[in-house]
Amino acid sequence: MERTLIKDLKGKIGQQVKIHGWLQILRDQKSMQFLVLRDRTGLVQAALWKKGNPELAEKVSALGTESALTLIGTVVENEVVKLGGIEMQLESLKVEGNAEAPLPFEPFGDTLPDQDYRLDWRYLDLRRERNRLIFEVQTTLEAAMRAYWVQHDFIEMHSPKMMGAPSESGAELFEIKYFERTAYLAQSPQFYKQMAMAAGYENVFEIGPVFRADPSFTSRHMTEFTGVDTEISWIDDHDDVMKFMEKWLAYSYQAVKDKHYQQIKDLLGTELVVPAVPFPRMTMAEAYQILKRLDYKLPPEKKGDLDPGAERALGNYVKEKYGNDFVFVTDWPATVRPFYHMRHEDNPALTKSFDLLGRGLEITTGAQREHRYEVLAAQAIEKGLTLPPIQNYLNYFKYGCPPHGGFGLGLSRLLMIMLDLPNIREAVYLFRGPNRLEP
RNA sequence: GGGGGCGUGGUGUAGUGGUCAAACAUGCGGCCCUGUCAAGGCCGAGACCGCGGGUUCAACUCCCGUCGCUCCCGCCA
Repeated sequence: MERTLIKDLKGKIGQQVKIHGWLQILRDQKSMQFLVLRDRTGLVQAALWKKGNPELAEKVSALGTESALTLIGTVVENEVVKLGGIEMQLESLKVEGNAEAPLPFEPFGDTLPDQDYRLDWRYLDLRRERNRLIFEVQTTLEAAMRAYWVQHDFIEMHSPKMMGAPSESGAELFEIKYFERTAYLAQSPQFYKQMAMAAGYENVFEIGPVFRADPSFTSRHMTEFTGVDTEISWIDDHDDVMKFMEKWLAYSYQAVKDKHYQQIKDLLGTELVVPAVPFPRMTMAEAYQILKRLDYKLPPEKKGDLDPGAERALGNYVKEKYGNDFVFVTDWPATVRPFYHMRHEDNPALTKSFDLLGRGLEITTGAQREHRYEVLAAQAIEKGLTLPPIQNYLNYFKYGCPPHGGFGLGLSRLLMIMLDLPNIREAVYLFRGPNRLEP
């Protein structure tokens, strides 16, 4: 017999069906038993008169909640049943996996175990409907991003995650044993996607793992996360990158809204709004003026940078003033940006760079890159780097590299702000942090 | 790396010097109930209050140390 999904049972009144799922509730009474089975599409009640099948009733009595079951029975209409007005008359049962769940499940959401405990039992916590939804949304989101890139003739890259030499700063790299040498886990595909520019691929993207050996203990950091990266050739300046990015994001939001709007509202309590394009933009100088007006006190040592409180304040300001969850902050001082960000011709103290804040959280850094070998090398030296470790990278720009720029976005951070999740651990399948490598 | 908070049955909490050989909810086990539906009723098992030391006549409760978790800052996506 073929499997029927619970959402399709309404169309099978009077028929015998087979369903698979997890036992959410068992109500074992004197003469009757009621099982509530959950599959990925919903809940249904199955009923059994014990007298009619004592052997089956005994099997049912032995079940623990969250057992994995296959049920066979006849679907009947029954107005009395609060769960959809239908139920299944249980005829046979196959126990695929008996369980005694160490976690309370929905609808006991108000006594949810704490986060760390749920991470230990992640594979059970993920059974909760709202958690499944998060990854359905992620799937739709990534598919939409890819669709947009593909429509615009981007090439998908998969760059190596093991590197022979530390790039950029190097401080946040994980070292790994690589035969007789030391290798490093990639903390960004930055150099490789720029290499694709030198290779003439013009427009590329990559969705892949990124590793950061930062001992950060916050609700928005991970030591391994999924980076969403794009690089675009023949741009005039960083605004071209921003123009691409906002359309690409709005398109992806729209795809999520089309498919999951109601469920996101019902299960997560979040009203998904597709951001209006273009996103508000402000230069760092303008951001500082706004912060001053808002009376936000930025610590003096930040010198041209923002701190998380300032980002939240700007996010709120833009939301109120423009009704947008997103804002580009542009033209960051060279002192707080990496050496490969291009500087403004008329003001070399400022870079042609941007951050994208979503609901006051930094989710993206982007820039036009410096593609002129001599200038790039000079900027590296100015930042205190020595050239030999980055010579391979620098060489990309010796043989005719087009002007280009791009951005890197944290997938889980985007999901976090899109769904208004309180912690990035909710937005990632398996969390990796300084103190967590399991499960 | 710096700072704050927390650590009590399986889970979530209450208790903040003696009345706590620890309470409540939920889960679990048993019994009762011919249709339940966040079922209900009765009974029961389950924590020496993270660990070590100290103060005190007396510590779950105060102090010190330690471990764990968590949040914020730094760093970033």
